[in-house]
Amino acid sequence: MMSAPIEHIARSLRDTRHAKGLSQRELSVNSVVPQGHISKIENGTVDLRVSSLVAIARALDLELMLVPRGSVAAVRSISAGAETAAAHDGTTTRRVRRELARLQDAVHHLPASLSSETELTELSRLLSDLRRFRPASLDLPTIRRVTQAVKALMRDPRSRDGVRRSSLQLRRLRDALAHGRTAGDSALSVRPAYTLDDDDDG
Amino acid sequence: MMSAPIEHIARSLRDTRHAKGLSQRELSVNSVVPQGHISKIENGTVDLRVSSLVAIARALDLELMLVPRGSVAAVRSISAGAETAAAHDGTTTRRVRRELARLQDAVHHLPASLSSETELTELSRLLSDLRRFRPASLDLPTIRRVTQAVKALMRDPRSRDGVRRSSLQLRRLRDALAHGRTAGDSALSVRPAYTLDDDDDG
DNA sequence: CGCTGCAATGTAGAAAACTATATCTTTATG
DNA sequence: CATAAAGATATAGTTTTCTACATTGCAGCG
Repeated sequence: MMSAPIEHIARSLRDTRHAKGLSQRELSVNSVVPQGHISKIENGTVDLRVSSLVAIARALDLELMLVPRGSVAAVRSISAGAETAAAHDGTTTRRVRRELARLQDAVHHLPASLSSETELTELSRLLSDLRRFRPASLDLPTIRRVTQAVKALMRDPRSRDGVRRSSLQLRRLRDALAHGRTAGDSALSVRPAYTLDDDDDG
Repeated sequence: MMSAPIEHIARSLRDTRHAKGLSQRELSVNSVVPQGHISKIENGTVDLRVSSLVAIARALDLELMLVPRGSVAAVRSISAGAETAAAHDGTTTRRVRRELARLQDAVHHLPASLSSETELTELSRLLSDLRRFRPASLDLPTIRRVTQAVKALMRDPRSRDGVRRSSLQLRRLRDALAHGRTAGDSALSVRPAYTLDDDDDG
């Protein structure tokens, strides 16, 4: 079939997935819809069933609604506000968001015994702090290192050091940004010399 | 599957169909979805495809939208206002609305040569007038007679008399209601004094 | 260069929607 | 009582989704 409205829906799904920094595979596990199928859906090559649509939408914090034609303009303006700054999506922006989401996810899925560590709760706060900056101003590799460290921690509880070390880098990044040295989106990665007001480490 | 959200959608469809006074068969021709299937959909016994949903929604002047969870409350309140008084639906109310819709449809589908008749344009105005009263206060058979007359006119241009006669009855009904003599089951709700342009009858 | 993650695509098979058509029941109207 | 309209259901056949899996192309990074 491939009627226009379906393609519009498909685009909505892909856009908000990007905005949330999710890969098709991650969305796949959250929605219980296979990745291959998500791909076909987003490309508008299938006339999906409502249950599939609802499943994916729910995983994206979206709700499927039927609104009277006369109200769609109003609804659109409302939703536009809530959807925040998902619109302009440079590749790097998207990637940073993805990594942040993944990191948060990793932290969140740690066993209770580990996640109660003060370092990890602090890491959580660090993460929410970082979300307040423009993604493009964040250094992707730094974030990635933390993610790796956390995942390593999941496999081996002894590897707490790695988490501590990488988290420190992340905190320095935050502090730099918080002090106004945003350095735009590129200068910072080019110039790894952060002025750090180093407080005592653990 | 029959997940809860689908049943909710199904209910939405049935409700607005009733609000518009359409039968499943009528909706079927407007949406190009067979009646039997519409029945299943409304009863939530199928996991319909998006194209079907969109087709039916369009025929009901609805639009399918994905709205962020945080906004659904706001959206609901907006839509509620637009959907007007479709909520409480007594059987008779529904039936009257149906017949009014059908009559209006019949009038609207007359060939141009006929519909330009002054009587018919007047009938159109009469109809929009009648919509301002509570459906339950309208006399169904009276409306039906007009519908029959109009349909007869479509088949045989000579049967204008029938339309004139039945329309007269309808106008009397309107006048009675406008003057506060509520023929139906209850008084006009909170209806501001309704000024009717009392032209001479034929 | 090799490796990894993301996305697009293909295949085969099971399940289900969808269509056309035809009842069947209920309800209301003549 | 007969007729008609509305809606729920059924059958049979066609088409499609959907799943699981594999594969491929493509980008970025060590």
